[in-house]
Amino acid sequence: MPVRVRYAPSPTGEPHLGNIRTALFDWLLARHEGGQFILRIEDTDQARYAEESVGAQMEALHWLGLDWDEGPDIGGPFAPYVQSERLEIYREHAERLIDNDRAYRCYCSTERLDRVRKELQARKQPPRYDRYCRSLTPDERATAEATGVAPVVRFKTPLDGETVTVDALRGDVTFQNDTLDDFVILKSAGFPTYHLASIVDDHLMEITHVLRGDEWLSSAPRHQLVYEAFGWDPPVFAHLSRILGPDKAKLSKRHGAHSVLHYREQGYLPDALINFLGLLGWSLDDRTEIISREEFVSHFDLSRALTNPAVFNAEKLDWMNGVYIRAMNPEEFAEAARPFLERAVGRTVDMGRLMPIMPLLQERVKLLSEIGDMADFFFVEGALEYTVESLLGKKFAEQPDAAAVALTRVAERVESVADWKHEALEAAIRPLAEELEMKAGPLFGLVRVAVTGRSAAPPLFETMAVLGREIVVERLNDALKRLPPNFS
RNA sequence: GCCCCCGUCGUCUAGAGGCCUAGGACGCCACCCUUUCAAGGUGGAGACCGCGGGUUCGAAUCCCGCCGGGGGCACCA
Repeated sequence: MPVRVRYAPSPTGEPHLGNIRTALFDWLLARHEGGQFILRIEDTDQARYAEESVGAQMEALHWLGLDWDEGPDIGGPFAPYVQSERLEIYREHAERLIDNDRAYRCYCSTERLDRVRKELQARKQPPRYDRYCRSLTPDERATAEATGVAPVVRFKTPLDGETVTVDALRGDVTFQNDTLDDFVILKSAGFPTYHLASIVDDHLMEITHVLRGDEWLSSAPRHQLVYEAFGWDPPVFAHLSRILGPDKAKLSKRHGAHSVLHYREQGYLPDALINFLGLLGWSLDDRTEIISREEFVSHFDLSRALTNPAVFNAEKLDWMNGVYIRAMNPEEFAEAARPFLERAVGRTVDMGRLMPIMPLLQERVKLLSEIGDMADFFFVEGALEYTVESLLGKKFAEQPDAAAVALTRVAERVESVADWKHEALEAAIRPLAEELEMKAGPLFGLVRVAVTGRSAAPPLFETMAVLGREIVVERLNDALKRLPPNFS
């Protein structure tokens, strides 16, 4: 039997790291086993449905290269893959459970339900349904029907005994049935709850492995019971650990629970994010940190997944992204970087202008979004923005005259360099330091600010070589003009 | 209140009785390289394996108890 794994997001919000990590594990398992990866939309909550969410989910998967074999957009042998289009199926199955005396209609109002729960809580009892409608007499049922209230369908949970669920990572987990209540499987509006829809779909779609967050572990016995009631074999369940924020609380917007599309905007590379997420709660061995998608696929093994929660380590993700950036070839990097640079300088930049500066930036950025700040001076027209203080730095702070002399002499040499290459520029300027009786560092620092507007930048002469003689001279002269007037 | 899960450096993790004086990675600190910033190299600090009992010649690894953290107890998934 082929392995079939599904990623079944509910379109209520953004595809954040936790969801996508589950999707990644789903995908890895399917690809490793040579099975199918299925995308299914669980939109059975009419109240929380968010229109743009389905598209965001698919875009996130696309961006990360997690391709699916069956899904709402491409169809498949078990279509439809959107639960709101399968209501009749759930209704029939709920009906079947009622006929088999494994479920019943419940007419209780939400007010009564709330009251019951509150009373139980006041008595320090677990808040749950009191099974009032489970034992309605035919007369009482007829009366309830006559009122016209739309009933829900509840599952008849065994009153005693225990239910053993099997978790692929934890082994048997046993629950006492008397801690479970009669949960709703079909809402009054005709929509199923997760407890019915996911079970019915997973069975009908021949899903073999269900990976989900461990917040589902406490619901596992319910699902086990539903499978048993239908006479079906349950799939393999694996409850994955949570991804936590730095404060060990649930990952929130404050520390990275953004949509993964947000990571794209920040300039993270899909391969880097895959690498990072794949190593959150899973490991290959005691030393592998950088691992390709292909290696993941060939080595992925569910049994090496961890059950303990993992804190999201943003610094490590950034480091890893830098590793991937440096591993790109120059063309790839330029293509990836261009949109970020264009956004920063506010106009289009052609590859011809871009390619020469790419090597200077590639080993200096961790995120593509840093490129704007780091390289905009290559494209800015007119005067740069910087202060005289930063231009003079520590070395020239007390002697602007010396800075003026240095800048003038550098400009002269720059004008006369025959072969406009960084080697020639260095050969022309480095000796100047000795002539001016100073070290090369401070001199270069002065020129660096004059030419780039900042004290930290790519190597000076390579930068000048790319900038071109005209701009370099212009910027040196501009720097000269900013120096305080010479009173001597 | 009840039920379930989890517990190795700050963080991600390796570890399935002796290979562990607990290994790797991020981050941090030095030093090297160096025109700045990065990158790279070398070294370092950092975990009494949550705590307490057992079992065993021997336990991070097995058992029990406790503590701490998290999750669930909806006509949400």
